[in-house]
Amino acid sequence: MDIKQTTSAFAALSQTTRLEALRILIKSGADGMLAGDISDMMEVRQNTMSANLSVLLHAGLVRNEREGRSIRYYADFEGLRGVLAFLMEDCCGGSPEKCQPLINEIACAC
Amino acid sequence: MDIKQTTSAFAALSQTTRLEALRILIKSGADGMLAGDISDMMEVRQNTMSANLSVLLHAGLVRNEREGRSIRYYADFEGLRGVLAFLMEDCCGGSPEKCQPLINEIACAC
DNA sequence: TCCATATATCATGAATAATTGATATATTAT
DNA sequence: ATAATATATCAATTATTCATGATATATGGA
Repeated sequence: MDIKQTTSAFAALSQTTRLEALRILIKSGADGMLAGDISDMMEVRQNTMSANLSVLLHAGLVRNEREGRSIRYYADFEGLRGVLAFLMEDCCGGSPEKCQPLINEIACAC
Repeated sequence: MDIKQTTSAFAALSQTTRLEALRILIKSGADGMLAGDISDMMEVRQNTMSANLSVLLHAGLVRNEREGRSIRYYADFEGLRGVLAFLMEDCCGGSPEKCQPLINEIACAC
């Protein structure tokens, strides 16, 4: 993970349609969602959604997989992990006690 | 935390100078750093750095505090927590097992 | 008070990115 | 083979964002 990949990932998340799409895919987890179902659910035009999913894909935040005529998209948790790891690199050096609240929040109720 | 605040935070992180500045502040932890020292270290012009720090500030990712003639900036770990929480909301509903690697990465070596 | 230091703001031109209509590609069914 | 469905790509317009030079504000020292 380098600075270019990381800024491109954050740029991908800096726009409402894409952030919501990724949140939907994060909620969908391993089930993923079909591209068309995402655009229907979000009431976004087909080509706009396609372009935005493409940005998320190239940023390494989602994966996809053809399924008949449709294409199913999934959140890429591994890519997300890499981005956050780059951001938080060496955070503990300065102030270990600051990390815990962050961890707790991400941890949710697993 | 809402969608507007979150996209603005990610937009703030989508640019090299700002992402590196925040990474430096995350490493500095509770010590923070003076604005001028950040721009010197990064070899960025004073006004460019000021504008970029201002973006991070309004995005809720850093705090600042006057210190004589200088201004000291700190990473805002609470703001960061909120952004990540919004992104990961309900992630566990879909696929609990995906959360752990993310958590581990953020956790670093505290 | 006057000057130096530290940072912020303003205006502008250059580069990037976003949405859209139109069209292309890929898959499946008849 | 033709048509229908699902998604992607293209071209063009509009909108945002960035770095910069110039200048303003705030603090501390002489």
